[in-house]
Amino acid sequence: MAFGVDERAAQVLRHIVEDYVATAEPVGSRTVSKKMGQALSPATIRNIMADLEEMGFLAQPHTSAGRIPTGAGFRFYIDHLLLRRSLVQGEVDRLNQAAQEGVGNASADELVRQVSRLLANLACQASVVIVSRPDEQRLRSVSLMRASADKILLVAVMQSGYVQHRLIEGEPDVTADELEKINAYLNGLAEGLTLAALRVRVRAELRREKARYDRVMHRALAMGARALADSGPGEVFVEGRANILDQPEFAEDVQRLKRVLRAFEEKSVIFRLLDRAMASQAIQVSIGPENPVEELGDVSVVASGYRQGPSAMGSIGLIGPVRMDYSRVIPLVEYTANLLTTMFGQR
Amino acid sequence: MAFGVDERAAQVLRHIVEDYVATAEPVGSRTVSKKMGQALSPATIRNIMADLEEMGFLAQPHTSAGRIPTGAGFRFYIDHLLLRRSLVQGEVDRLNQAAQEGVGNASADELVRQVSRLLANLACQASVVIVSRPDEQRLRSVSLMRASADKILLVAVMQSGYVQHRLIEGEPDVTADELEKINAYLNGLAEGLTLAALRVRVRAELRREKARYDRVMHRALAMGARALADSGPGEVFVEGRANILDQPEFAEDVQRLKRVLRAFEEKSVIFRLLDRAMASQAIQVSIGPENPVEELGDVSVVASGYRQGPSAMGSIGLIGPVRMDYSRVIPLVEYTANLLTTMFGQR
DNA sequence: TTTAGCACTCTTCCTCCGGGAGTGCTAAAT
DNA sequence: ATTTAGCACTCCCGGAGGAAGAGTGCTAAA
Repeated sequence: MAFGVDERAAQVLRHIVEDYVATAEPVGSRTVSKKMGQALSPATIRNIMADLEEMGFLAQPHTSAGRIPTGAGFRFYIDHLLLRRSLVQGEVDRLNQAAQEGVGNASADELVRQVSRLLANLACQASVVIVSRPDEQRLRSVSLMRASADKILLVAVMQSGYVQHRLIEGEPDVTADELEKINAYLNGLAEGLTLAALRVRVRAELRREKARYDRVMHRALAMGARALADSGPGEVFVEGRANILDQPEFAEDVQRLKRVLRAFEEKSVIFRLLDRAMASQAIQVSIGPENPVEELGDVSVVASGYRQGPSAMGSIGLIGPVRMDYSRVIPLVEYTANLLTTMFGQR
Repeated sequence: MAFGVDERAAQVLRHIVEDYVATAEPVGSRTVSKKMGQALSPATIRNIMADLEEMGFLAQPHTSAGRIPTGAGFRFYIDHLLLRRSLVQGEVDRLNQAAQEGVGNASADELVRQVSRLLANLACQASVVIVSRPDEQRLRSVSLMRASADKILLVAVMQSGYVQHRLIEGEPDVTADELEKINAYLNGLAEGLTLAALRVRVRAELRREKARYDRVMHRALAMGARALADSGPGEVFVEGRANILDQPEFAEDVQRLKRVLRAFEEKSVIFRLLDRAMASQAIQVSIGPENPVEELGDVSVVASGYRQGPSAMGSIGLIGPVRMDYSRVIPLVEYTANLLTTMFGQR
């Protein structure tokens, strides 16, 4: 066992974490002793607890209350002690079903949000999703459409089913006919490329076309280049906020509830966390005090990326109070992310 | 003054409402007497208050606390006593600016949500928006795009700038070329019609085309008819939930906070309320207990429709605890809705 | 009809106190 | 050298009791 935590201490820590997760109350030495089958007396447990506290894994709300795990305590538990609870079949079924429904008749966005909502309810936490900037995704088709007298809308459908819009300003005098031609031309270029690759491609073509003079093509490329220039900052969806309201720790402590709810609004920080999970393609757990900003000090984020084939599509996860049942939540998030990856594989 | 409420009683009610809105505390006779310039003694005020309570406009949390307005009290205040506070220039400026920015470089959706977010912050309430089913909106252009091996995406851009997707299943063997032709044909039909009208038009064409045999056209129409058949249930966006967290009435009463937050999740009920505001094209105020479901018993919704030219586009408003400053909030919502209408008029 | 006066009601905020939970320490037991 | 029993101590929690304050309703006088 790492960090000078011997096996016995680790088991004590495990029981404290699990009891605290279940009850939201500080855990005393007597309780732990019982849970461990009386193999050790409360007094011994107390000694171990004192050690664990010294190492920073436990804290006491006040003298003569039990101990509660600190952020570091949860971290150690997750990294070294977690026994993954296997998912209940019913949960798996419901997730699969939601995904099947979604894949049939919804856009990629809808599919993801539907699954996310269900995940939130199953885990009794809020759920959180990001969709990656589509720069990395492969295109299925593109279309330029007249949006107003002087604006054109570029619609790009990714192979994942994700749909992306970009508004191009100041193109008053392109005719419908020309738009059609441009569409055909762009589609020829685009299919199978990523948006980023298309951007490069379009720029190259643009240079080449400068020589021969073809007004329409030049237009097409210039517009394309413009539309592809910027990529949005990405969005965060939070679903199922209400799921956390019944946690017992909020019954008296309004302040904490407010802090957690405010944390849900920290979209840009949440985005960074999920983005990291997406990049690593492994499940990521950020525990309260580990988070980069103070505002998220009371919440944990458990997230995992999902892909289409080899390319990252986004990240899905849960956000809620630090005291969450990681043994249940981590497999759940993992399964859900894999499910999305499977679903997108079928597209 | 209606309902047997004489002028004096009305003024008393007004002061009670306003004081309660400002302080979140029950209001006593002494306070009212002072506010009214000592014209009436506290004892007299007490008599009037007893009358108002009998009429159902006031309530006492317990004997010997002051009075607080009931739902009916707020209703009477809004209908008969409200002195609209004129907007602060700074607020107007910020709204205008947000709208100008949005109209320039964002889709209709984005524009509306941006304005909504700002509205929420200005009012210190949560804001809420719906976008109407686009059936009633006029089309600018449509495009069919290949979305996957056996699916096609219909993208419709409305004259408002609002973009609508419909997924059509089971069209594996339409070629890119055919799609282009179909696009051209549909666009010819569609421009300037509403989706509903297009639906009718397409069905008519479909009957006519049955006679002469043109495979592509028939395809186009069949697909069009299918895509247009259903119209989604409409969406509700809630922004700025965190704005209400600091209301003093929540400092001790967690239950009430939870109820209000849960109310924010009652999307379908909120939708109905906003839809009503959209239909009536006048500002609508729904006060707590008036609401159709118990879950919204603690919140008020203030909403107003916005249009593009003559056709309803959606509805925007605020949702928050019943105790809100209607004299400020109502003009604010009204202004915002008009602003959106103006913005969409420029499209 | 209004108002001053007054008794009454309730909440709120102290403080005090006992019970209980849990600890840390020490000394004995293994 | 560990483990454990015993014990004193600390701190939270809940209830009791009481004083202060706010506000009311009623009555009788202006």
